[in-house]
Amino acid sequence: MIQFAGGPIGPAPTSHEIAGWIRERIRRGQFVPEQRLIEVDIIRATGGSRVRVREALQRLAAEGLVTIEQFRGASVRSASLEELRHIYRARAALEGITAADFAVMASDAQRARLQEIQDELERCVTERSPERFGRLNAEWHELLVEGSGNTTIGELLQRLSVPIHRLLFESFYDADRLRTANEDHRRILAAILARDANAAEAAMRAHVEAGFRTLSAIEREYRV
Amino acid sequence: MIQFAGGPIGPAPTSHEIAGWIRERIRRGQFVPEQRLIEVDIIRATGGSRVRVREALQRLAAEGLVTIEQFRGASVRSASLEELRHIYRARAALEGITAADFAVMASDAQRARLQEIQDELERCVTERSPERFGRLNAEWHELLVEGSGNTTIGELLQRLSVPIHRLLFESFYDADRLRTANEDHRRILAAILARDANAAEAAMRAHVEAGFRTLSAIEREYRV
DNA sequence: ACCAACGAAATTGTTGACAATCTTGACGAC
DNA sequence: GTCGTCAAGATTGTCAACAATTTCGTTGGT
Repeated sequence: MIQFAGGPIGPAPTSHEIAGWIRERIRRGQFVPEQRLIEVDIIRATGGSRVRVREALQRLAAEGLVTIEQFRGASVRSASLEELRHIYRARAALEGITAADFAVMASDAQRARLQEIQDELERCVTERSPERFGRLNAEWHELLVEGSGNTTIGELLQRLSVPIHRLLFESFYDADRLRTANEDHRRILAAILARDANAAEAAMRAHVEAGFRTLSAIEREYRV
Repeated sequence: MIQFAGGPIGPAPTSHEIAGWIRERIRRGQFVPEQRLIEVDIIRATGGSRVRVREALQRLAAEGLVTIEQFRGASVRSASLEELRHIYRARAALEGITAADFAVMASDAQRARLQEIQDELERCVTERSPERFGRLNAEWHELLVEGSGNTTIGELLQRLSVPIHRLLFESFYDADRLRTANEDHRRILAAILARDANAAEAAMRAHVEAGFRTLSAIEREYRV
């Protein structure tokens, strides 16, 4: 019954659900950086009580997604290019070690599934469907975390993904980026199937760092 | 004026301050895992209003430090050995990359300061002062983050450090552990001063992983 | 046309009272 | 003695009203 898809959520949502609703809107760019999050609006949109909404905003503040100022309430935090760099550096470290752990620990079913998604991703490149590529790409990375078995790293990566989600999606509209990303994926997958943890980690790091370079190009474009 | 040292904090503390107060007590083991955090007690101890205390608990729940159950309120979350392993894996990745970045980016003053702390750490080993070693060790790792210039990773590491802080401190009472930890530090420092990022990262990873092995030994002892 | 002072509206922060639920201890049946 | 039942107390959840502050439009002067 919980639907964070954008529409209102069921009656009497918990603060957790409201936080999810807001988080999803920030991800999608429906709430843009610096935008103020008015309590009453969120109450009307979600059907939650004021206390719940305030709790939800506190949670998001703890996640670093919004800032709360005295008597000015919550607003979506904007990430500087410098902060994007920091996020990507952290992601490179965490996704790298995740790939290494997957190569060693994942089950055969998970390896097979990774290959499956990879095949679909290849199709997306030739068929030019960036939205589908974006969804599958997210699934690919999530499967990697699942196979590595480390839920703590999973939470950290999820948190780090929110501020960059929209820009990432944006970047998939560039056909070149899609192709190079897919080449990276192939290299990572090959290392994983060969159970070569070191190679998998190195390839994943290179992949994340390449992602940052295209992203910073897009971001620069936006700012001007 | 803000004093998280354990005593009550100034009048009308913000939810942020209250969260810090609770976090510090969890770090020190004054609030043990599974212990319930009664709102009234925290109100009395901190002087904060009920709303603030509830907000603080929400923040800590978002950080994963406490769990909140309907009509049962907040209690300190206990970390399983499995979760400790996950935390240390994440720390290995993040501290590793931090050491590498420090080797490349840190200022000369920061390098010199790192050497200074290292010298003091050496003295602690011969003089058998584990408390002082614990404090200096924390400072050493914080300086590393500072020199790497990545505040995002700094926040993640700080968050990851809370559940293990007490056990870590415990481990420094073992003279052997102190000696091996210091040998690790020397190796890391040498790589950093030589500006060898790869060597620094590898040495740091080995250091963190060695830390987990001694920690898991202590933890096993406790459980039995 | 521009600007500052002012005030109403909007928004957030705070408080207290009350409702819902859990916890504890006493009591009695077996 | 052990177990279940019940009630009183403790604790958390919710709500509505009010206070404090910011925001924004208006007015008057130059």
